[in-house]
Amino acid sequence: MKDAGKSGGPLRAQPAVKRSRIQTRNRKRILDAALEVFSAHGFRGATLDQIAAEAGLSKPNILYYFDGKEAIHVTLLNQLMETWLDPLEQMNPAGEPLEEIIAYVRRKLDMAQAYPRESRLFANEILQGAPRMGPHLEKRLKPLVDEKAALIAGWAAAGRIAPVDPRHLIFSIWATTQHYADFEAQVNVLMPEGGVFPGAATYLETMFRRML
Amino acid sequence: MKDAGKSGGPLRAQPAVKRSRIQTRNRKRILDAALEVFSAHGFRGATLDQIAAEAGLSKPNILYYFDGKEAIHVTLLNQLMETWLDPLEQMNPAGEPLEEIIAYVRRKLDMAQAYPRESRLFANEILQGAPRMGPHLEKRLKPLVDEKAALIAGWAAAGRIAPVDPRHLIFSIWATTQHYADFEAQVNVLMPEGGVFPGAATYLETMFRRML
DNA sequence: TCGCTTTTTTACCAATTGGTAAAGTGACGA
DNA sequence: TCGTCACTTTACCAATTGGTAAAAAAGCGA
Repeated sequence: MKDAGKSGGPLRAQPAVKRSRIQTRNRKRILDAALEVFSAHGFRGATLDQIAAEAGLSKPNILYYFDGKEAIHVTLLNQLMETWLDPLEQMNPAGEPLEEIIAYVRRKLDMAQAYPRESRLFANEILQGAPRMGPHLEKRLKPLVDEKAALIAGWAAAGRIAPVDPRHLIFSIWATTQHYADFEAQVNVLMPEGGVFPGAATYLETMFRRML
Repeated sequence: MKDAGKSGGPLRAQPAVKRSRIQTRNRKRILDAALEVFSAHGFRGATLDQIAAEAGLSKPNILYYFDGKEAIHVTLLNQLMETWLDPLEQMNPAGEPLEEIIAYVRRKLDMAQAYPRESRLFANEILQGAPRMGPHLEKRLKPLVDEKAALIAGWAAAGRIAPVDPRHLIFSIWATTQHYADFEAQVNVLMPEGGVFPGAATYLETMFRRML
């Protein structure tokens, strides 16, 4: 549909426009507030008033910095995609296969712990059919997954890890690690009080080690 | 807060009121339409107009059958909880441990395939902090999980399966199976066209067998 | 300090949305 | 045939929500 991007490529993270100190600060405030609200209520569930209150700015002031609710959401998603891809990108073809995969699991779990809001923002978007991220998934995520899946398949073919379907392996890593962020409300009910992440780290490392 | 339940216990699935044929039919239509809409857009993202259109009824007519938007949502969630718990309840203490767990994975994956909307409805609710399900989780889910966690812990202590934290094991089963329903939009982008479920079934069975 | 630009506020909208009142329609037993 | 009760529609609201116009207030370089 409408791409609305003027020029400079549809996937640019930040346009090359110079921003004043105030703009930098307020855009950051808005994006942080929006992350809080969108991740907790989803796109339609979030209101500009909530974001404005959270950011400590008036609603029209927010619309002075962003073209609209959707623009804020898209900006967040674009920024997030890079952060999200990073742990997988770091998987090193020259490394020891099993350790590379375990380290990836570890990084993913650390991200779920450090950035639960980002994880939930992402989950909300995908859950609802990725209406604002479809192209992004195709252009950024898919090539990376294809690359790393081939890498893992190579490792398996060489007998350096047990045979696995690399894509399902990746899915299971995503699912198990992000679960602790996305389903936090449920986890908190079911796990005796206290940090679940140490236990999760031990469990997941054991699980993937035994499997591979 | 307000329970709004008159009598008969707060967790009754269907009140003992007799319903006419028309009521039975239209309530079913509404709930099915609501499942479609809520699972795709979340609670706030869904509108009564959408549900009405999907159900082929007028908005006021829908409000003749249900007390409001929230009542429809709560009804769905309550019904769903039973269906959702069922596969875990079937885990048999007298069975062969490994096979019982694998069979549970299998049932869970089958449910993700057969009822993706239900899975997404549930995921939406938990993602947003389970605002309408907290008590339900405490009263229905937690006792069951406690029971089955103890069962699995017993199996592990007896050396009949490899040692594992039973709760994290359960989380990983939920996460990996539901992933195929909840993140369907992403999975579809990343997996070569065609049914992913057969491959998922093979992968997950291998994974949990190797681990235990 | 002046004058210009950037930022913020105030006062509004129009559309959407959950919900209601009340009139209308239809089925069915007496 | 009529009355009654279950169901459905029509016509509305009041509140919320994304967004705008324009005036007011800061900043800020010269």
